[in-house]
Amino acid sequence: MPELPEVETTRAGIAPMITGTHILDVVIRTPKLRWPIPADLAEQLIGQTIKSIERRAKYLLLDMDQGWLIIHLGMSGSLRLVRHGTPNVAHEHVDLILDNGYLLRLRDPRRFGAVLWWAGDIKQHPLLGKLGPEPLTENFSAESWKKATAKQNRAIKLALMDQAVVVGVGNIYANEALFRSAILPTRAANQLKPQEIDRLVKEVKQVLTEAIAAGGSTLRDYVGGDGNAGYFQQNYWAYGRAEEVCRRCGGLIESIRQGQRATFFCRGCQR
DNA sequence: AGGAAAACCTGCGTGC
DNA sequence: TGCACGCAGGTTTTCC
Repeated sequence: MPELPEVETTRAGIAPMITGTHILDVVIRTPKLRWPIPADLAEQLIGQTIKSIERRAKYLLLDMDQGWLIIHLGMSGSLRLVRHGTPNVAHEHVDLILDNGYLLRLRDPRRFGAVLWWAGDIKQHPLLGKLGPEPLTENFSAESWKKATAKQNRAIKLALMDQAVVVGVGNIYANEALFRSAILPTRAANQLKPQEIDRLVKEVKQVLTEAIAAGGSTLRDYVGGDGNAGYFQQNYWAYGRAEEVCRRCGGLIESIRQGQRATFFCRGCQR
């Protein structure tokens, strides 16, 4: 689920319910995520107020009285608000029990996600230090792209997914942005014409904005209920469509592997 | 020093 | 039906 649109949709979905609440308790069922959950997390968090919830790249950042709770959803993570006492099922590793009758529950089958505590200035955190510009701000531009990729002859799709070049773009939206930009994913990153760079920057912003507006690729339901399949998947031009007919030109969508990830493209539409 | 591959996990679909 | 295999929305760490 989680590329930038899904993380942002999660943030916006839970923000109204958690902002201003206090942590009553913390339940850790599985401390072993990508890194161990700090053993003293409950001790650290109990009694603190969640002042706000922010996002940087694909990280969710809960601004607390004494520091920041950092949550990453990895490949399979999701967060949902359920009422106190709701029985947990498999892979629901962490609960933050809030003082409004709800608890914030992290589910993550593959456990590539992370829950970390940071008592200092969030900008100093090592995980956030090497991140590139946010794609939906003016910090991500043709200029920032040129500067980051000027010496890179690796494939453009790899550069697009590199969080040091631009954050938030994962495999789905990299494929989609390149299709929309009419650029082959195998082109060298530093060989794009100025016109193509402009197009790519524009289409990255566009596809992410559309996906957020659609509630990401999962439904905008973070309170109770089930996590249903989402809306944006209907709009894929390339991702997951190997051997299917191109919706634009009628040719066949091809698939290859780049950097151990699946790439989808249309040879007729992308150059 | 840059770039590719391995590593961390579980679940699901496919094919024998 | 069972089992082996490949693949999945990410990113740090390790290896050339």
